[in-house]
Amino acid sequence: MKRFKLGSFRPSESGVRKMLGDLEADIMELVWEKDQASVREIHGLLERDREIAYTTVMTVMSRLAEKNILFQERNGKQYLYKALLSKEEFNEIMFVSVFTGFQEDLGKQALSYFVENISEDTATLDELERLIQHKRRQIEE
Amino acid sequence: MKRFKLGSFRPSESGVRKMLGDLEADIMELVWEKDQASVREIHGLLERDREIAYTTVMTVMSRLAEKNILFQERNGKQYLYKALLSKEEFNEIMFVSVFTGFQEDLGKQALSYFVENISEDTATLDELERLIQHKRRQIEE
DNA sequence: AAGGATATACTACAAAGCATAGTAAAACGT
DNA sequence: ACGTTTTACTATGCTTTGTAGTATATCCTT
Repeated sequence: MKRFKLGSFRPSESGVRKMLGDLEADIMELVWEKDQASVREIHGLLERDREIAYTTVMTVMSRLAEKNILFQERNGKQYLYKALLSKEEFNEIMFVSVFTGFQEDLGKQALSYFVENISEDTATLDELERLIQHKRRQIEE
Repeated sequence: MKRFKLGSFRPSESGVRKMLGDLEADIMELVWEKDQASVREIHGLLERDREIAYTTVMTVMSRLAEKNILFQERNGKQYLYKALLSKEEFNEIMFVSVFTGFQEDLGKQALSYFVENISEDTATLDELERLIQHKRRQIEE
């Protein structure tokens, strides 16, 4: 299976920024919002906030395509870029990949760190238990 | 509070290697094993497996000290290096830092990814529920 | 106190990843 | 065929990590 390439990881950044550079992440957020986009569109949106060269955006978008995070679809003269994974799928893959590493290394301890550090309110714990019950039923089948 | 500095992160690597380079991680593992160590000692241990210059080990160990992951204690002519955090503490901080990011971004979804992707056996779920009960009692107090 | 051994400090360089952008070439509409 | 838009290619700078050489400091022994 063709997997997308991941370089360095920034643990404390939130979401996608854990795995992508800042500009890369900005671009991905916009592409996910719009579902598909040309370089010109993304450049237009980014330029509202800051000065940035068209070619910079283009270079980064091609790199995202090289990494199999975006893919290009010819649309006349230009390319349309689409995300290979939805934002949710991307997040889940990140999550699983990170957590698996922890589990290998920490075993049960990973569970305990998790419970220890999720929020302090009962609602979260309720939700967690609900999910566990659901998972149990799933296993039984 | 003085926090240790973290650079790039490699999500799929296991354990400490998520946050440290390979040589850095090798060195940390050894320091944790021995509780404290001089450059000479670590160099000796590393040299069993591969050729590596004394000064290379030294440079990396000073860098770990700059990042506040190790600290130096003068011991006559040489330094003794100790870890500021135990391996367990280090792991927990990594874990928390990673998951906080996920939670901010994913909210409830993070919980569901978590439950979905922990192992398939009931024992793990039991353990998880046990931890939740424990946490509940803790909150009540 | 001098000499030699050993440790550290400082400096350097290469590779990788990312942000940045200029210039050249291709594609398209009219 | 021309001009505009888009992409391709190339380049630079910064940061992190691994690597190690050279210079300086420190200490023990005699």
